[in-house]
Amino acid sequence: MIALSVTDIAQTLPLLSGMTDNEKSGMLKEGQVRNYARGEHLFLHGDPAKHMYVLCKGTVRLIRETPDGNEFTTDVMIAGQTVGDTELFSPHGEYPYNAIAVDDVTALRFDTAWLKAYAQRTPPFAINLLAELSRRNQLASREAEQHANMTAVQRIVCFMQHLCTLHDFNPHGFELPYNKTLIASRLGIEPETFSRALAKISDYGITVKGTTVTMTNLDAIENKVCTSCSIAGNCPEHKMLEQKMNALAKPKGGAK
Amino acid sequence: MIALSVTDIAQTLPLLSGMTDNEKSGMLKEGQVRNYARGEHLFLHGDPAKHMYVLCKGTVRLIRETPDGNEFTTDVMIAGQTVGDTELFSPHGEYPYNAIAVDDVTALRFDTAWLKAYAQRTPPFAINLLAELSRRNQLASREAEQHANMTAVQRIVCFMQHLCTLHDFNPHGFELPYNKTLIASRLGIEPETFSRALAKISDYGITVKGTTVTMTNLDAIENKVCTSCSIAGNCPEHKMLEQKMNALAKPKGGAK
DNA sequence: CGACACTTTGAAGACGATCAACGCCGGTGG
DNA sequence: CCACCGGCGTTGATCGTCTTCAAAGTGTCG
Repeated sequence: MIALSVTDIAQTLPLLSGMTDNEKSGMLKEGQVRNYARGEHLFLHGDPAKHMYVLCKGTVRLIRETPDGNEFTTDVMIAGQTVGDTELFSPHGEYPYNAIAVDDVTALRFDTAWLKAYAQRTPPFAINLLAELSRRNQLASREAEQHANMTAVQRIVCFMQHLCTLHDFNPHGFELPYNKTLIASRLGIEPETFSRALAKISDYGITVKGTTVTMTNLDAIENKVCTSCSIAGNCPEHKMLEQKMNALAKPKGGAK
Repeated sequence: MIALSVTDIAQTLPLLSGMTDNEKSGMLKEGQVRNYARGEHLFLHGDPAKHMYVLCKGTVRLIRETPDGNEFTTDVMIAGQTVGDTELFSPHGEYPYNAIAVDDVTALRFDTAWLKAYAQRTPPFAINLLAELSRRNQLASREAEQHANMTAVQRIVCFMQHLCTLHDFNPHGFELPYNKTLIASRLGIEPETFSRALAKISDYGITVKGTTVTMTNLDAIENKVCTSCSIAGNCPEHKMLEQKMNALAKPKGGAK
C-alpha cells in the first residue's frame, strides 16, 4: 500500500494539472488530513455532500444498497484518486452511495462550499473538474454497456487489464490488491460465478492462481474483449500494457 | 413532436439556468440552426468532438457499436436536451458514440472551441456544465446498477415511469414516443424479451396495449422497482407522477 | 400489390444466481 | 497448545432469466 505525500499529490492529481505551483499549494493547504480505520465509513448514502476527499493511502469502496438488501459496489478508489468530486455540483447535494474504508485509509478532506467558491474564481480548476467528470461519464457509460453485452468472463478479463495499468503492476505477474469477493461485487457478479469464471479466462491469455495474476498473451485480449480497443481501434490502455510486457523481463521460476 | 423556439430554449435549457438574459442571448446567437433527416447522423463515433448540439425538434439516438456487430443504444435524446456536452472537456476530444436522427431533427449547433473559451470567461456557464455532468454521472451509474440488479420487467417499469415524467405525459394513458425496438435497445435487452416482458408488467400496475401505456397503480411500482424511491426514501420523480395522477381525470371510454 | 421494417410467439440453449456443502486459514479463547 | 469460530474461496446441483434461432403476423410506404 503506497502512501502519497502532499507533494506527490500536487504532481499527480488530475484536478490540479496545469495549475501553477502557487495555485496548487494554495488549494492543498485547505485540505485536512483524516484517518479512517478498516471498515469505517467516510460518509453514507444520503449524507449531505459536505466534503471531497483525496485519498493518500489505502482503498475505499463505494457502495450502494438496494432495497432487497443487496450491495452493489459502484467503484473502488485507491491512493491518488478523488472521492466526492462528482457531487460537488450535484443539484440536490447528497452522496448517492456509501464510502467505506477497505483497509486503513488516509485522506485529505476538503470543504465542498470552499471548493465551489474556489472553482468559480479559479477557471483552470473548474476546467480540470469538467475534464474529470467527463472522463467519469465515459467510464460509467462503458460500464453499463459492458454489463449488457459481455459475459462475466469477458468482464473479468477487462477488469484485470484495467487493474494492471491502473496500479502500474507487472503484467508478467502481480498480486490482486484486494480480495475476490470485493472484485466480484465491483463487477456486479456473485463470488461463486467469479470463482468459476477464473478457471475459464485462460482462453483470453490470462492465468489466475490463488491471488497471482499472469498475463501471457495480449493478442488474445485485444479485439476480443477490450471495448475501447475493438471500437476505437487504438486503445491507450492496451498500448501501455504491450510496451510494459516488452520492457519487463519475464519473471523466472522462484521470482516473487 | 414539439418544436422549441430560441426563446423556449433560453428558458428551459439547464445549461443556461441562472444566467442573465444578456448572457443567454449572447450565447444562443452563436448557435447555427441545422436540420437532419431521419436516419442521418449528427456525428460518428471517433469523430473529433467539434460541436455541441441543443435539440429543438425530433429525437436523436446515441449508439455504440460493439466489435461483434451489436448495437447498444447509450441514450435517446429529445427536444430540449443537449448532445455532446459531455465531450466538451473530454481529454482526448473524440465522440465515444454515434448520434443518429430517429426522425427529422432540428438542432442548434455550437462550436466546441468557442464554448470552451466561453466557459472559461463565464463562471455561471461552467458551473451549469458541472451540474449537468454531475447529473449525467448519477444517471449513468444508476443505469449500470439497474442492469446488474434488476430483471428486464423491472427495468421496463422504471423506464416507463421515467418516460412519463420526462415527456410530461398523462399517466392515465399515453403513446410510446418511439418504437419498441428502440426502447429495447435503450434498455439493453432484445426485442423478443421486451415483447414478452410487456405481458408481465401488469403486476407492477402498468398496462401496455399496442403503443398505449396506462399506469393504474403507482403503489405497485414504489418500493418495488424504483431505485431512487426505495433507496433515498423520497423520489422526486415519483411524487410528480402521483400529483399528476390525482390532478388529471381518468380518461373515459373513447378518450384519446 | 409487394417489399420491408416492426412486432409477436414458440422452442431450445446459454448464462448467471441461488442454495448447499466443504476446505482453508487466521484469530480468539480456553 | 489445541479447539473453536468466522470469513473467504471453491465446487456441485438446480433453477430462473435472457438470448438465440425460426416463423409467422402486422403495418406502412412506394
